[in-house]
Amino acid sequence: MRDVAERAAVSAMTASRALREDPRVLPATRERVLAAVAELGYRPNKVARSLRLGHGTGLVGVVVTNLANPFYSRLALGVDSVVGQQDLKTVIGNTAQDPDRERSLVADLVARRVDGIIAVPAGADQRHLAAAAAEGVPVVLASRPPVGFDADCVLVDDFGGARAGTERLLAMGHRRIGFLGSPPAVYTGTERLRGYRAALRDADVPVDERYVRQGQRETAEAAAAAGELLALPDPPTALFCSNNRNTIGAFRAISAAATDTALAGFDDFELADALGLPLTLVAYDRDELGREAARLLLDRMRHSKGTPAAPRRTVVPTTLVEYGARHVGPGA
Amino acid sequence: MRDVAERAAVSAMTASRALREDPRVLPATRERVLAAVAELGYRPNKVARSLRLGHGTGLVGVVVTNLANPFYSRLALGVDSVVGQQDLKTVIGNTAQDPDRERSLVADLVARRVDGIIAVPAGADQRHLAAAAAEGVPVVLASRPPVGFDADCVLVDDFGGARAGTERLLAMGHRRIGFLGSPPAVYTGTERLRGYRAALRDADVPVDERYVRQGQRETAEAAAAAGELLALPDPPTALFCSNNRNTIGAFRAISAAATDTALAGFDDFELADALGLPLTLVAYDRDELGREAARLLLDRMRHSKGTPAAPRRTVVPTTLVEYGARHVGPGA
DNA sequence: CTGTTAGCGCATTCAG
DNA sequence: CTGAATGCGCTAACAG
Repeated sequence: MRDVAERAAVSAMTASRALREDPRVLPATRERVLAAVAELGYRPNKVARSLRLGHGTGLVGVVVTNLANPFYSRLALGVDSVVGQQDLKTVIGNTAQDPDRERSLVADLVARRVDGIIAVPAGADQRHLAAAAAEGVPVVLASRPPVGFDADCVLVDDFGGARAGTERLLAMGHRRIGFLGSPPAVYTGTERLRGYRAALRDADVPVDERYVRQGQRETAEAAAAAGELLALPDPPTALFCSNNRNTIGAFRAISAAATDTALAGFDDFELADALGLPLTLVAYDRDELGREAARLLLDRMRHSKGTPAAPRRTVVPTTLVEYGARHVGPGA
Repeated sequence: MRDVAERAAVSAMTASRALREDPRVLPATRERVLAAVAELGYRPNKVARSLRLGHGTGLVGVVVTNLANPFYSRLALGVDSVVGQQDLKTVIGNTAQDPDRERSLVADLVARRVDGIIAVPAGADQRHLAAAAAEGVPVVLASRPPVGFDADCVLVDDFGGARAGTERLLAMGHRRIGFLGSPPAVYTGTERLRGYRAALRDADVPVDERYVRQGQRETAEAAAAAGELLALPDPPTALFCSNNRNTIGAFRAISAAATDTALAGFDDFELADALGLPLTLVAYDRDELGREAARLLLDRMRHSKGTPAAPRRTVVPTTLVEYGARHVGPGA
């Protein structure tokens, strides 16, 4: 920058001000500086800038468990679309479900002095997030509520959506309805299980615990679990799945077993209409989840000085989507 | 950090060294420092560190056009999995196909002094990347070759894969084969079109230009374009698509038209086996693309001092995958 | 093995 | 309106 200042025949200070559009700089002076910048190809060093400012690296950290899952990539995109408008960049950290990795990722983001963190914590232990928040880094949780500390969060209506999806199966006349879900430690999964149970209870249908399978993360595991349910002596006539991984796995099991088991699940997904099976899905706006999380974060960042406002919690609503057996065209 | 040093009764310098595992520090001293760190909850400020070092923010920038496309999220994941092992973090920038956004994103990454950039440039103008490389930031291109400057890159065998896919349709006896692809400015799309043309030429089948439709980015556009081809007086009996967006769009058009048009395309995708249609896909290891790009980048970062090595180019091979009409189970 | 000096590039403070 | 001094937090380079 000194080179620029010299070339423009001003002090480094004036050059700095000119670049930050400080109104106190004479237009003519600014022009000279800008010209020098262009000629020398100078670029301000944002690292030095943030060090000096003591805050504001212009980065927002997003911590997710699996970016390959469209759910998380859309979340990240939603965040980026909002913070990008404030000239903030998104740093994405993928934990691959590893709590240690999540912990170190968050620690690293704090050490980098990111302006804020949006996280989808994998497990129940959120002390690392609590620590980050305690150090003054705004934290927003997405799709999971904070446990053990205060933070803004944006949730999906897991309970209501799952109940509505299960009610749909009940309305179709099913009484033996299975449940396939994520490991119990996953908040959304257990919340959706609660919704499933509530629907059955309200319909006076007893829950047969043999029909409840938690713990499947990927489609292969889900297909295996679904296959086991279908192989029971009195198999369920319908399945409700807590996420798209389980729904797709269940679809494969049902296809393989050649039964006409009814299927419903949480999360819409591409080509759901093309599977040649009637399918009820609990849908919601995935991008909106990220956008809302980003909005909460920006708000928190703006008011970081002064009395911290009470933590806010928003809930994204769900809708039921029905796909027909042959919605897209003729079968084989 | 001064507080830590004081608490441990050493100088700031020694504290710094202790934290960086400098072997010259007495174990007992290190213990004292570590204890002080724990008690004070101190975290080293990585911003200051990178400023001092003058390089090495520990960040790798990944610039993609659309993170919602599994292709790009997998690429990013592949990159992250490799650079993560070197304690580097991944900054993801989404350009949403906007050249201006891409330009400013790259400029920003350079201003942030990222250690390297992996980019999938959207258009043919790569001057911003050339500028970054010229400023000493290692740049690796993924799935597109550099134009107008030298850089490492990792490509997919676009030409060979498309030719093989088209040959498969020819081998099935088709002679009227349509082509659906991305806008001409997209390198992969035109390369795959070349492969398609080569296959037809080698089989002495003239290319009917009415059958060639470029310009579809999303499935809806692709479905419309495919629908137009199928509505021709002498419609193609088979379609080759240059990417998964076009393949899925074509699938929808074929389903809607209830024809038995054969379908082949570049890019494997989830549920491709469940569409109830025979389908030939040109597959390749998407994660590997990112991993290899990361490897090239790490290599380049390591040898950034000294004579720059000649640019390297690796090509990821493709394989043909066949999905049957009713692979997963019974139809409607 | 440990401490002192100096400076990375920028922006706030206070003088001109 | 512009300039000079000072320090953000950290670490190479040189003492001791």
